[in-house]
Amino acid sequence: MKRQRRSVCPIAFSLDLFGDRWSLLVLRDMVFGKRRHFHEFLESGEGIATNVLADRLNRLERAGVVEKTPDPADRRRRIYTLTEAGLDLVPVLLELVVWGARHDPATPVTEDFLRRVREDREAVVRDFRQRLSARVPVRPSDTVAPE
Amino acid sequence: MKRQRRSVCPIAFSLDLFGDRWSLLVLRDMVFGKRRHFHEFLESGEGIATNVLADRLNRLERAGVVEKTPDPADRRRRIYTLTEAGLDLVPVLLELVVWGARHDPATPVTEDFLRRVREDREAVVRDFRQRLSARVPVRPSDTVAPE
DNA sequence: AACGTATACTTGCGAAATGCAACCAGACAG
DNA sequence: CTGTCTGGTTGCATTTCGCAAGTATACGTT
Repeated sequence: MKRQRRSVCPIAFSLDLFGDRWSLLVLRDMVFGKRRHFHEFLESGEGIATNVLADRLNRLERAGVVEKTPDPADRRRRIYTLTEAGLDLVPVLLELVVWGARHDPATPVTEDFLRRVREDREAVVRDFRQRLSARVPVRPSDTVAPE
Repeated sequence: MKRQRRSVCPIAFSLDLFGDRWSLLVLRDMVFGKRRHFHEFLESGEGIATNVLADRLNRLERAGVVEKTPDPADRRRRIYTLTEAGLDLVPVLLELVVWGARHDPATPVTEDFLRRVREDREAVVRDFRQRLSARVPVRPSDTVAPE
């Protein structure tokens, strides 16, 4: 993936980094799925390839959106976490959820969640940020992603 | 661009449609640049290729995000406008602007605009929607008795 | 009516990105 | 020491992209 700046537009700047079919799904897994390990990202239902995943994680790390640290509990593993810049993507992801849910007739997103976002957007964003910076342990039941 | 549904996730649903480097730039041109013709999209600084542009416009039209109507003033032209589903993307685009502006040290986005978005987000969204739907698209009923 | 130009595409082709399977090295577990 | 887990890399076929050229229809000018 060759990606250099195409223009000074802030949207183009954003898309130059994560404007593809996979980057935001990996970030979604970190935000909503609370995944942190390579193999956990692979397990998301969409089936990303290992080489593409490795590439995206490196790219996001170089861009300062994701941080890679060794796992003290198992030296084979690395822990991928969001930086502050990564946490700033929560609103982007939320709007993608809102649009997708509204226009997908078969969405599993609950009306309740959408109402919360509509009525108290700031609180929802704050909530996700806090839960992530507090390093809440992985709870599979919280996942929005498939399987 | 082969794109079928990868999962039930609303984010994946969104990205299956416009998760690439060009779709959102075209939509940006419609929302912020008020462009409506094929050649206008080509003139945007990023330099999209004609075949890719044609493909994206068709894809967005089939998805019901964009509408293609003949231009009564020049029959070579078509006018591309946003549908309601397209207007629903304004919040997504705004968040991309916010993220891009915050993390691009050389952004041209004014602090004033960012403050408006922060402080009265709903109003900004409403504003763009209105300005766009005010540009009344061609409606057959309107052309019955031309001036 | 004839001619040049504008517009919205399509086509063809080399280059890049993706998807898939296989392979590999370092750690861990028994 | 052996087998397995983890996080990758490598190689290759397929798909998509980027670029240049070509085409069909419509317009504007003379």
